[in-house]
Amino acid sequence: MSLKVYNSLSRQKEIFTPINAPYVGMYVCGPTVSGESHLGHARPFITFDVIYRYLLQLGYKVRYVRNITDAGHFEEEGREAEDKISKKAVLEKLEPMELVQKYTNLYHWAMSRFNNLPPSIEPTATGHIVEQIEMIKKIIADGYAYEANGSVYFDVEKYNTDFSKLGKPYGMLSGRNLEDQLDTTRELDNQEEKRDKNDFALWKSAPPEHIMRWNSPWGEGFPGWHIECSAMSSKYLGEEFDIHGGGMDLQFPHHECEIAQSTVCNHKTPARFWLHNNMITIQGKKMGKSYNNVIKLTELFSGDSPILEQAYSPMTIRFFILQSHYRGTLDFSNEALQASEKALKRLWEAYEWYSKQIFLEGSTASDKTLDEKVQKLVTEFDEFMDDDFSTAKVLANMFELSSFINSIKDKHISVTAISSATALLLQKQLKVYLEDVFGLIGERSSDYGQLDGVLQLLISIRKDAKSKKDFMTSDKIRNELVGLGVQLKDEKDGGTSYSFN
RNA sequence: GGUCCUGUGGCCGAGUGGCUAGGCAGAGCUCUGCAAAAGCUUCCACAGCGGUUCGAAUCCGCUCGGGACCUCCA
Repeated sequence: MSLKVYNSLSRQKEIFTPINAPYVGMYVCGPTVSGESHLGHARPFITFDVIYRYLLQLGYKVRYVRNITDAGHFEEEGREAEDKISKKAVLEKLEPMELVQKYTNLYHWAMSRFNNLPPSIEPTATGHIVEQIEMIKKIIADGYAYEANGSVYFDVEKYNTDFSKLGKPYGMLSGRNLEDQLDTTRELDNQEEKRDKNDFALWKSAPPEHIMRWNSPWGEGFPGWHIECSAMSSKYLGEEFDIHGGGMDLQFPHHECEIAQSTVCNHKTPARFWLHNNMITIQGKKMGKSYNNVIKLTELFSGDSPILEQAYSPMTIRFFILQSHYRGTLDFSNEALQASEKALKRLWEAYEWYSKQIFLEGSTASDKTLDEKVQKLVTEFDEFMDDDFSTAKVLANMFELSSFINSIKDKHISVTAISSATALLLQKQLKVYLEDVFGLIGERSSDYGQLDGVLQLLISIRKDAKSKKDFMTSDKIRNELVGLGVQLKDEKDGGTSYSFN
């Protein structure tokens, strides 16, 4: 059994083999901290967190690098060479770095609520200006970039001509060729600095009002959009590393430019496997700033948005994302999120109950067929994950298993129907997958211990009332707790359990 | 205009040519003082039209619809 992943570069599933097993280098494009993260941003970070966790689970020693873009990009290239971050800073009367800090903190807060593991290294663009300048110098020295009025541009045409001969044309990742680009572009203003429309900026001269600026051999300015990822990935992962991830919308031009820059500097395509997650849509349209249809994560968690019928917890969103395959689009709707919320609750309750059961070793299965079925469902977890991280299929199996678990709980199926070995395997694999690989956690308030005491007291009072057939009192306790978000359930064994809605 | 993806039941979503994922919602039953939850059963499907095949949701073609990238974008 071996892991297969879909490589955007080859457009097919390939067996994943690290360059230097057991070490794996993975780079994922992180956020631009010029604003709040929204639901769309959550997808790559959750997707690649699960990929990271799965690689760790397989025993790889992974260095996971995810950058923070805090140097800003151009608002609209060629027209207004303005830094997004410094522009907003002026509007909000904040220091650029204060703004960057604010949104970085918010981003980290959201990541931890999603229970995403922190990356091994989280480099910032502003912390690597020197490396970026060095890289640009090298590209100029090799003849693939030129200076114009204090800015530096990458010569795409020359790169394409030279590297096409080596089988590495510009556009190899996104599957487009330069001729098509030339034929179909519309006119842009103020392009005179560039020799060719396809050229992209490596270094941009800073206009006087620009706050974020650094000294360089070409004058004061700031780095272009693509160079930071090339500089930081090669610094921390080497000239050639295993996995490069990001959203599909970064494939062109961002990742294409990264490939060009790194290939010139290191004579190697930087990453072997390029993984791209698809977009989250809303009413069929991509969620994105330009469409004005984003739902910020803070809104999602609080329910504070006209689009939202209620708040959705981070785990509901995580589960929602895991229920689809990462390369397909995923459509947001209240209905879909509510379905995920209920589904997760059901799954989690079955899991928690089963994980508390104690199985004696050495017992055999009284129902061989059922035993085999359970075993099959559990062993398929690995097969599905190995098939390009098919989390949705694993979850489907888990739901079948939770029906089985609930049947044992309700005593429709005997505990001894399956062997203790199978039961222990199920118990172990549920934990491994739900908690370690999928990164799901139970959602409990911090003062849970105290609350539990109070609830047990109420349950006990209600039990007394019930035994005296005082249903007025017992129903009052149960109904008012529902109003507070606590659901009491009278179990078959005479006990009473509760869950938070 | 160029490049590419996609169209699955009321909704969300898996689907490697043959054995109809799964979730939510709906219906019935069981359990229950009543609930809630759970279990069992059940309804509802592969955009349309051709073709290949013994057999197609899955492959091919056309038509219609939706979307992405080509500009900052996860």
